[in-house]
Amino acid sequence: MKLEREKYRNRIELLQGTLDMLILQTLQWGAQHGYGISQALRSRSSEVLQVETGSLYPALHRMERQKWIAAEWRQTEQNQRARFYRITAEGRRQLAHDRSKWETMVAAISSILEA
Amino acid sequence: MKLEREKYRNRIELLQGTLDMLILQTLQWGAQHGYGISQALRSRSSEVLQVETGSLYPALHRMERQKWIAAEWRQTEQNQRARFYRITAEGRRQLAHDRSKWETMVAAISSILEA
DNA sequence: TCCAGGGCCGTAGATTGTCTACACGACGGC
DNA sequence: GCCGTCGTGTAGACAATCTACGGCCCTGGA
Repeated sequence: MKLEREKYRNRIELLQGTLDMLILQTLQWGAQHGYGISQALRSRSSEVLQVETGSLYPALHRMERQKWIAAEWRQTEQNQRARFYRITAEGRRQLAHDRSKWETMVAAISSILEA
Repeated sequence: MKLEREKYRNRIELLQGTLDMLILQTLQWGAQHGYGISQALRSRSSEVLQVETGSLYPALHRMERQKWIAAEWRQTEQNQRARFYRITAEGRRQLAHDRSKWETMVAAISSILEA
């Protein structure tokens, strides 16, 4: 599947490495399924954070393997089958870690940009 | 060259996509060579931003190809041959673009983290 | 009745930027 | 002469993201 170079010009909508943190934070507000997570991120960020399914689902599976989140099949309000995720204790630890690393990073970069 | 998984655990010191912006910003303060850029980033960020040579030089070459920076061999104060880079007009445009994208991104992520 | 659109999950492969790990030369001080 | 620091560079591993698909279920309207 050979793709045009041009199509990849505007890649990286999300700053690499922040997706896990954003998902964990979303799950802090309550259990949610993948589609719901992406909707929540999108609306709460005024449409800025648009997570593609090719990023989202692999991330969820990765995080489930790492036991940061736990999953369960349930019905949605629309009466559809969906995989609901909730954050685990380990996930909360990870979230705290990610947040502090993020703060450090933003502070460091700001110190360059505002010098 | 098969490497141990463990060694890659703590990767991504830099948020992916920010390196170009940081280099351009550094060059705004005056022409500088690669080694100097990495020292500047490191010291101005209180040792947080540590750019590896394997990231730095490819980035510089990339940016030179894109004409965001221009290069010239000169002597350092230590009387060593070094490749000095300066930012171009196009580079300044790119920097402005990167900065605004960065601000948008940080604001969006903050809106999630602080909700 | 059926079909269009939205909700919902998923994977394959391309691409890129980062990292680790190495090699090399020049210079200055001991 | 040798070692530490200055300074440039490359090869290959790796992970996260994207594009581009495919597929199922449900509901409402033609």
